[in-house]
Amino acid sequence: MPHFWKPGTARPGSSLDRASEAESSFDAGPSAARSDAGGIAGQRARLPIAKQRQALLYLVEQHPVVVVVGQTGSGKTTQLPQYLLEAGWAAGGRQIAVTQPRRLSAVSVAARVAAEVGCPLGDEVGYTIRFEDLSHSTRTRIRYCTDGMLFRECMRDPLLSRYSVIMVDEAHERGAYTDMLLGLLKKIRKKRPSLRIIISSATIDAQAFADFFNEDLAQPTKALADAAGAPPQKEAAIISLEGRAFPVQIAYAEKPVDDYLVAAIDAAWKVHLNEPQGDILVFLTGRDEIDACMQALADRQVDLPSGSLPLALLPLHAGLSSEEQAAIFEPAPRGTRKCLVATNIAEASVTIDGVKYVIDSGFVKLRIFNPRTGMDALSVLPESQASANQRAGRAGRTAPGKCLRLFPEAAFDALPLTTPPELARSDISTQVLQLKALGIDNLARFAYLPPAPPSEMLVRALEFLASLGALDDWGRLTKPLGERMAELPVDPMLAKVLLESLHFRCSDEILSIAAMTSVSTPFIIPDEGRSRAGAEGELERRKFTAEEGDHLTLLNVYAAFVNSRHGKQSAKWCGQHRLNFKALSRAVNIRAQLLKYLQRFGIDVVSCEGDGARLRKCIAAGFFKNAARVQPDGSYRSVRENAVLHVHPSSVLFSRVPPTKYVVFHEVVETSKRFMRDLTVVEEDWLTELAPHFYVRANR
DNA sequence: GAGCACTGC
Repeated sequence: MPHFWKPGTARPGSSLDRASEAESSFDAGPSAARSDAGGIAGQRARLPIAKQRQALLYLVEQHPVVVVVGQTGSGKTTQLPQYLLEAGWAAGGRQIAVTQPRRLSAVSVAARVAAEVGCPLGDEVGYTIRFEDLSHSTRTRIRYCTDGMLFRECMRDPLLSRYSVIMVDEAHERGAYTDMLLGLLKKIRKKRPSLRIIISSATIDAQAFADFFNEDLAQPTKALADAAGAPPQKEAAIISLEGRAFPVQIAYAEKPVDDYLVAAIDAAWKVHLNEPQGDILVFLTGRDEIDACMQALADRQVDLPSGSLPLALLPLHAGLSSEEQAAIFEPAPRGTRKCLVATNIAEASVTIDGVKYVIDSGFVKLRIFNPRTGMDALSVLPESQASANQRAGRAGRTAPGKCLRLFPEAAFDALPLTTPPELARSDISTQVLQLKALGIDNLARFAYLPPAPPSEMLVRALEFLASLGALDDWGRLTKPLGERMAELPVDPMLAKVLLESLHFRCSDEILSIAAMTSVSTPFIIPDEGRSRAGAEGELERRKFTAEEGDHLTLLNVYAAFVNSRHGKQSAKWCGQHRLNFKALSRAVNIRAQLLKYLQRFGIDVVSCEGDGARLRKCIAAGFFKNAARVQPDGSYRSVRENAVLHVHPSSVLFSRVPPTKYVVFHEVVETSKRFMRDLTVVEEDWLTELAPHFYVRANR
């Protein structure tokens, strides 16, 4: 039986060996195979963290910035902060902060380290995330937090003065908050030379992070050190740690595939039939593809060759219920092989042990700015080399593994090295507003990690924020509107709606709507698409439908949920009405938080008493940018950019003729068509009345 | 008539 992979050639840390004679049963014909250790480059000496303890502490002592390259399992996140603690870096009331890009990792890592240190969680070791602060203001020495939380902390304490060391973990993911935090840290460091900054990164970006801080650290001190004949001491240092990764053999398709979904199905099936035991992980881009792939594999199992085990097929994406998520981590039922079909969630957010085979479509769905519509949209794009290596590494967590890439090797070499950072690829209005609130006036000169946001995006964000009234003609934050908008933990358009609810006298309802649009859809979409369960869900949804659109429908859902609340009964009530209990509970939480902000701003909670027009006008006051006009054929055109748009099938306005010609919407999703999500019917006059500058300028 | 990568405040 031919194999995808040339067996027995993989070595940890080896260079990329070619094994051109490898055969393949993959459709595209024989594939070129090569081995590497799951994308782990081996150009530096790598040692386990415990053996490098002294070196790490020495580097932190000597260098204001240390970049730590450590694979999964190297212990950087859990061990390094403890070494710093033991070495006295948190003495004298100072704290060590460790940022994480996700809430879940902040909590779970903090819990683990607290157990290792031997203290109750929230005492010497604690965490701070939105809605949850398990830390003590004086006793906590190591604080794990989300990067967004630490960024917010800069608004209250611009020098982050309570921290002696700040470790920015998973910086290679290049989230917007991570990048902005690093830019701020570069500034803070100049005013607080004693502050130590540790950045944890993947191999490929380590030098870029070091260079970023070296730009202004190095020159003067380096010249001095050179003149004195001493080695430069002040530059950012890089250190690599040994991880616990196993080698992963990589195979490629010989030719480009016509359809990566079909190719993924074939590849998964052939792995199952031909390869020894070990779980399979397939990377696709979205829920639809996952469902299609699982269906196709289930169909093939109908005539499973004798002697082959059945496949236990499991989906993995963010929209799963808690029970479905738990199933992912269970070992495969006896006598079956587990096959996970996942989105990018399995690349960084969720790790599953036991995977031995990875099938990588080579594509990813990314939020990216579309100049045609003037807004962000989700689009399917080729992944980066860094992504491909990370995905391959998922096969080598517990044993040597294999990865099949559904594209030719030459195509891999043509992929971008890394995924563009969030700040450089998307609308940056929110970030611009927050940086302005931190007193950063010249945003073109902010220290962005390269690649910086394109200047057109900066201009666009500034213009838009001015049209919302958050910035004045000189680009300064307005008082109090702009300041308050920056403070609210929602995007600027929604922040404007919340603050305008004072004038429209509808803050009670707007708070609920804002909370609901901040969580994922409350309506449960069953896996079986258009099955009976789907039809039932549709019937349930209609009970909440408001003629005026999705925002008022969401308000109906929220109100019904709150009225239904009798302790544990509300979960049952959600089940009966096919609503997502977790999403609604989160909305209750968010509403309470937003309410506190409004109260602090002196905005009373006032109900519109059923006056829907007032509510819709208030929504339009923030979302006027996202306005569209209906066309005779039932499609829409955006008012400002004149781009073709369609009503999303999840909208209550889908297949419905709106009573007026205009709608505003929350966001765009680009799949088979360009869809608007979360729509509200508005009057044409409102747009020019509420946003005269924005629309007058556009129509001329 | 047809469907929402992933975070985060």
